[in-house]
Amino acid sequence: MSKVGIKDIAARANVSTATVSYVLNGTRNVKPATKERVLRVIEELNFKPNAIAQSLKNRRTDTIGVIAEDVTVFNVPEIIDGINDYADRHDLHILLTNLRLDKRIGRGFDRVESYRKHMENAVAELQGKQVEGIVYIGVHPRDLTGMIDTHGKPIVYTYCYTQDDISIQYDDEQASYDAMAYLVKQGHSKIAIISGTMDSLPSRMRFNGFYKAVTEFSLPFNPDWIKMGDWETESGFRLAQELLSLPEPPTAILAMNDVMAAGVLRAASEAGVAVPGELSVIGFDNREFSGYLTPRMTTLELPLHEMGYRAMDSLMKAIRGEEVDRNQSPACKLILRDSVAPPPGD
Amino acid sequence: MSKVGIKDIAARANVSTATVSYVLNGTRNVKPATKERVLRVIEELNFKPNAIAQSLKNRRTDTIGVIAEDVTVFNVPEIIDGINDYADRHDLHILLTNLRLDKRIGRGFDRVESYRKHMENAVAELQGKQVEGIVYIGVHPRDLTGMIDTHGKPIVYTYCYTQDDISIQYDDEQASYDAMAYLVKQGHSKIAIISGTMDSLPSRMRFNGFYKAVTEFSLPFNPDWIKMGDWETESGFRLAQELLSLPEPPTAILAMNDVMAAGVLRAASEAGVAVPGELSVIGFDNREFSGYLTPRMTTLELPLHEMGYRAMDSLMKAIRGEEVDRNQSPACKLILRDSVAPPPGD
DNA sequence: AATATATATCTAAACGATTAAATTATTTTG
DNA sequence: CAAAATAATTTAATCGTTTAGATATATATT
Repeated sequence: MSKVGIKDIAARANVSTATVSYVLNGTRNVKPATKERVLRVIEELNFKPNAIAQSLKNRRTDTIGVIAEDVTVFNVPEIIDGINDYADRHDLHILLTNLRLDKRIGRGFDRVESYRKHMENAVAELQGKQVEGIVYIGVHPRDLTGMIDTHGKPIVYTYCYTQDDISIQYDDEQASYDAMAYLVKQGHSKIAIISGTMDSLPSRMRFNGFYKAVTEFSLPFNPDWIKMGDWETESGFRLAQELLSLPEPPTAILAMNDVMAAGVLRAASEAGVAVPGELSVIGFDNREFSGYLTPRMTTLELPLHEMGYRAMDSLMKAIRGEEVDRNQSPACKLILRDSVAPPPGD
Repeated sequence: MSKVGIKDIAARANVSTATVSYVLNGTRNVKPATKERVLRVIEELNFKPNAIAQSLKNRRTDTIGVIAEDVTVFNVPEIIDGINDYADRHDLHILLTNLRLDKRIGRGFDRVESYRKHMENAVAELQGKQVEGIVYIGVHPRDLTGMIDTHGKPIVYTYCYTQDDISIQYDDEQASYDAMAYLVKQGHSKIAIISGTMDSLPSRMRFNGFYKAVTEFSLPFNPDWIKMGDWETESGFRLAQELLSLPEPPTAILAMNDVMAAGVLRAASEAGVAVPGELSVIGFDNREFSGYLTPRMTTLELPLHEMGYRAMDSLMKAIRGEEVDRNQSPACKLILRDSVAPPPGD
């Protein structure tokens, strides 16, 4: 089953390889009869042009490299789906590199060198494969801007902010502001927040959104209502307990992710505080489980598909040398479910 | 910034391209001094060999194609992670095709033709790109075996059973048998099952495992304890209500996925039936949320990473023409949490 | 020192397509 | 109907590597 090539077609159809190429690409006129004959032979031998050879000659691979820190992180597949959606519509191929960072080097920046090594290696491999550009999906680069040298190959970062490169990240600040505005509209004013770790930029930006709403709506600002969590469900549980046992407890809690919000729900349940009757809760991420919780949880949905899609769009523009909007921030969407109601006695 | 090639290196190092190639690949002896010189120039110009050209000459791309029906389906990323793990260790690249079937053609087989078209198209593209083999991730092929002609290109199916091809799917029957054995060991004998839709092969196999345990452990067989669900949480909720209001209710329920099991938990909670005190529940899939439910749910973890890894291993064997175990079934693992206890009064 | 042997390097032909430029076939035109 | 114009096809170089086989250079052997 030695592969059939353009030469075989040419021979069997009694034409030159050039002619075959012309019928394949329609780059020149070829007599209908000849075309017919060539096409028939192509069909007969089930000929598919060798894209590798084409790429070599055309110096275009129509392939873009995607580097993901870890594809098993909950929001990554949806971003990849967006990337794929774009790729599909534009006849592009995706060469996927999964750094598997979490599995390899643990969390945090204690192994920056290791991260850099893996990253540089991944970029080099993709360069070798002649990808036309790279989409990066992950959180690390935001604190390490300039660390990665792609040697002029266009790259778009997504799911993180960068200063000097093109990046697409949803609007954290606006999102938490929107959540706050919704709570205020429901009549709340005593609103607590449970943040993620403050070394995280999204955490700080979400806090900005919270604070912006506090000032803009002239809400009472009580330091006891500001709690710092660590993204894990236990911290949501524990901090909610603290909030609920305050002399003046809040009537609503905004948690910076659904995982912590789930902890809040459990704390409320154990304390006999009805959600949403006595306490409203809003999460962040619209994780699948948030719809299975009791009550079904109101939360912020991230525009993941759009991020992937836009990342590709920006990348292709950059490749073509067009001007690109460097820091796009598609909006999150508040998903209204059953964990928010007006405050008691409202 | 015109790409630097082996010719540039050769010129600048005063050697022929052949010599450069030899130092690059170590395929022939080259004088240490020359080698040194060439290497320095390579470093200087940051030369990376063009893998496309190499592939053309060597007739090897070291690339395998992965076709996923939908990367956003919960268990797919973990399989991809396994594939990637293998690829990493063996210096292979992954060309990812996401059919996005669910998004495009809806569920079910009402659009078989459309599925086939997409699939054939995907295979053709990958053929063109000269992948050395294909891993398929999805459920569709099992009922359509033989429908896809890869023209001799090795393919391994995963996450589904096939008859005529190499496939890797976890052992559904053994898994539900294991869950049953565990319940029996805890002292249960009145065990109900909530299945998925019965047009699904995994559903039927899980039922086989259940039934095998019933006979092997001589459990009472009560037709009322056999319920057919539709994989969705509402059906778990509703069927659990029916089970709990039976004159002789079961002391344990095995649900064929975590989503339905979550519904069972909710039904128990609403009916004031304590889990695990009065009712034990086991789910299937070890979805992330199953750890956030109250009580944390005992469930079966699927060997997804291993499936991906093994799929690659089998594929590479097939590519090399070695003998391959055609239908591997790695085992699921029972994750013990808090939703199972001995039956009341035991 | 002349020859044989081993080592290092180079020349040039691939790999499978595309595409200018050249050639050949066909049609138009006066 | 021959010349000119146009259309169809072919020739051969090219993309950036690898690699037989040829050649040059160094080392060993007598």
